[in-house]
Amino acid sequence: MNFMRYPFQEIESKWQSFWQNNKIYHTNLSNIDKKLYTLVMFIYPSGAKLHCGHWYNYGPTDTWARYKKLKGFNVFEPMGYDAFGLPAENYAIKTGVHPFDSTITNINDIRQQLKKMGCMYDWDSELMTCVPAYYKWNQWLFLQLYKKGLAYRKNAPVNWCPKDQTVLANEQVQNDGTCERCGTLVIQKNLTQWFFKITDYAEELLKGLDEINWPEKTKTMQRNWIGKSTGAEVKFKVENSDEAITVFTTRPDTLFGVTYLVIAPEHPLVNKLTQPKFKKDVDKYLDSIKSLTEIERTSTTKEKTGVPLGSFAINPVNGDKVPIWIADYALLTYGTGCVMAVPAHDERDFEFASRFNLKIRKVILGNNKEPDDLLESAYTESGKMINSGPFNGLDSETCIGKIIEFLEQNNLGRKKINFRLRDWLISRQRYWGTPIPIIHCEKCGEIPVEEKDLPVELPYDVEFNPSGESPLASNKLFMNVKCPKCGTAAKRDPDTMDTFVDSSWYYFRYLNPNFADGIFDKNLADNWTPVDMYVGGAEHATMHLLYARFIHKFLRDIGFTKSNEPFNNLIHQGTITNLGAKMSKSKGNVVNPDDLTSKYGSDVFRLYLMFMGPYELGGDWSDKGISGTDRFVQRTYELFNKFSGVFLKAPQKSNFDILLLSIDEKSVYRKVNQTIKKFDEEINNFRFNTAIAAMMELLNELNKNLDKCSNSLQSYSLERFGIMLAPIAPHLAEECFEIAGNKESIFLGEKWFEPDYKALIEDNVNIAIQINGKLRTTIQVPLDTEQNIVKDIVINDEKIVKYLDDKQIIKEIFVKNKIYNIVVK
RNA sequence: GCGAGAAUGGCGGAAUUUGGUAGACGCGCUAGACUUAGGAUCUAGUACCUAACCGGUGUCGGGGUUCGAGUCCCCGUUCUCGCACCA
Repeated sequence: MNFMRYPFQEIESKWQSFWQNNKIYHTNLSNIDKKLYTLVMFIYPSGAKLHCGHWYNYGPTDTWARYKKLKGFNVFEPMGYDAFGLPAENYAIKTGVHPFDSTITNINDIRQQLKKMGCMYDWDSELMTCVPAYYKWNQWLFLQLYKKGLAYRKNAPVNWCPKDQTVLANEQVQNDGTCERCGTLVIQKNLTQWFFKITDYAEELLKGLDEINWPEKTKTMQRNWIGKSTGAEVKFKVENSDEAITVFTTRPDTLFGVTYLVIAPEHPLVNKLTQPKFKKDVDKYLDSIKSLTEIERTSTTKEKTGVPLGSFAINPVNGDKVPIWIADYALLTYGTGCVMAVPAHDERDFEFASRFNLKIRKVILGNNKEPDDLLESAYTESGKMINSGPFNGLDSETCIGKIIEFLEQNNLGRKKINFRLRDWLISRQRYWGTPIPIIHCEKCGEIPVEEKDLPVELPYDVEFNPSGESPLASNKLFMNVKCPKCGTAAKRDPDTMDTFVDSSWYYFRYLNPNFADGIFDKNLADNWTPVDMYVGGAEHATMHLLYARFIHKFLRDIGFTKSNEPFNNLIHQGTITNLGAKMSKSKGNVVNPDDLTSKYGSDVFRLYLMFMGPYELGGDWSDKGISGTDRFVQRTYELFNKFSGVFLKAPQKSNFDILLLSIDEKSVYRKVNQTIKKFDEEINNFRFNTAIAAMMELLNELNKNLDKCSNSLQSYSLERFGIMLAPIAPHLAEECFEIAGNKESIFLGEKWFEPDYKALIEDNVNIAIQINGKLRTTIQVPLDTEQNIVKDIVINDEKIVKYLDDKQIIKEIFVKNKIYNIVVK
């Protein structure tokens, strides 16, 4: 054993306290020159503490932030706690420990763990959402939305989790109809709930996606979620009735092909339009629907069901009398809840009509088709109009506009854009969240709390019995207030806000979490937002990332920020699974990072997470390769010890003339500069695995040849190696630099090296020699050797000669410095 | 069902931007050195077939374009992710 092992425990805590004591990472926010706001999604402080997924999110992102800092950017990288939420409350129900107490305990533990990671978080900017100083501004935000009519209450069927005893947003219900948090089957319930009117921003949320540098996949998901579709609303009169049915369609060109109408079973018109003779069957059908779960009902594989109501509607364009049905494939929550069915040109309608023997009428003809051809499936493309009165013979595409025009002129319908996006349901019947600042007065109705009376503080003493009502409802001290308007006895709103409200604007608050004069410091926000780089899980694609964009635009509209979008660049780290499943306590497959950091240290663990593979990919956990990055650290430490004090021995040189170097020196010099170029490109694009591979290659070269170099080249090489090491293994790099003779922290200012481009090019290159495209040998020649010289060497090469004997050369392909291919016959 | 992406040694993964020596880097494995010892360290080797050389084969399978294909095109298989009656 030549050197002692790298004593990571001692060295990591040494540099961590050095950084902390010297406030190395405090960002001067008044300096906006080359400002760079790097943000990771803040942490939910659960009892499970930091796990590998957090490390995978935070470690590599911190590497990127440090790299940018060394390149001269004024980097702001904060960390905080998304501290409200259900799990803390569920924990309280189970154990009796108050959510506030458990959350604060968890935060204190997590803060210690975070500090041990050695990230450059600006701890002066730390925030948590569960304190009045923060959630007061959720309430303020609510009031601003309320003023503009963007926060409102309505009775609506909502997703209800019977286990968590609260409502869920659509996004929080998984594909199989279960609760995202606990996996319980979600039911539908009619409740009066608070909503934020995100739909007012649908169009802008869609358009804004074109301005931001986000993963295409995430943008597509948001586009689909917003779900814009253009079409028309058409009014169908009901025969022998004053009622009318309005449908939404994206295909007004098929209007002449309507053979029946479908309305959603829950639609209020159902009762009115059901003819007495049909009532029994309709009731039976409605019953059968109720017993189905949401998944069963909306499953695409299930056969469509439905019954007729006995009423008929009149097609406004041709006067056709068509039957009205109810069917489970019509959704109350989209469009008008009513569908005009065109079986000939819609797959769902075709399937339904075939099953119930309803009429099918063709109105669009595809190329090379005859009107009498048998229709085997719905024809959904465009084509020539038939059976469509005045529109016959025209192209269906152009008829969309013409028919809308016709409808509008005759007051039968209008152009209409529909969005799939629904308003954001923000109230939760739970305790551990931001109280909704509304007072309900019997006389005056719904009265907002005045801004000067904020915050409405969350009381500490409550009963945590899951009753379906917010625990706040049973706290008389909290609930009973005087109406701000008339002064009589009134009650507070007992619900709390969805925690996604907290995370919709936290990136503003980080800039000054103690700011008392407003939701955030507007001057700082103007200088520092939007966030330049945001890193977090892809699971937030249609929730947090959409809500934050909405709130950002709203804040802009009320004059609080100038930008249109909160996050200019977005990267999703991949998911680390274990044994094929996402790590979770309930599955018992959580890998505890402490076991690894206590064995190898933070730097080794961080390096390993980055080295495992592409950052966006994640992967299944295995610690098999961690000894590789451990060895890298050990050998680096050994190398610097071998050359301790080298910075003091030799004068600093910025470049060398490569022609004056020895062969070994040249090799070292070239590799150092090639690595700088490669490393820079890779880290900049979050390709940590290949960046580290390049560093390993450089280390191998230095171990081989550095002792054969001059003192000044040794100094040159180790200085550059150490600077590149700093973002990927910060503690180690600081220590190594100190060993080499550096006096102060690496991270004090700009410190990056440009490669010496003259040194990047090799003197000699290997050229692949191919016969008929097959590799036969390689030869080494000086750079830029011309074809005739290469040919001279090749045709005399013993490995090649035998392939050329008795053969005729038909063609030669020569690519300088790459290949020489001879085609023979 | 629809849409997007992917498939490379025993393993994680490079190379795909621009078609030009496939397997960088690391793990693991094999042999050797040092050692009281080695689960430490160092050196060498490591895609597969062939005893070895020569040679041949090889980037999911099948076809194609090209002097040349992991890379481009077509067909298929498998996997991952997203959407899932949105009229």
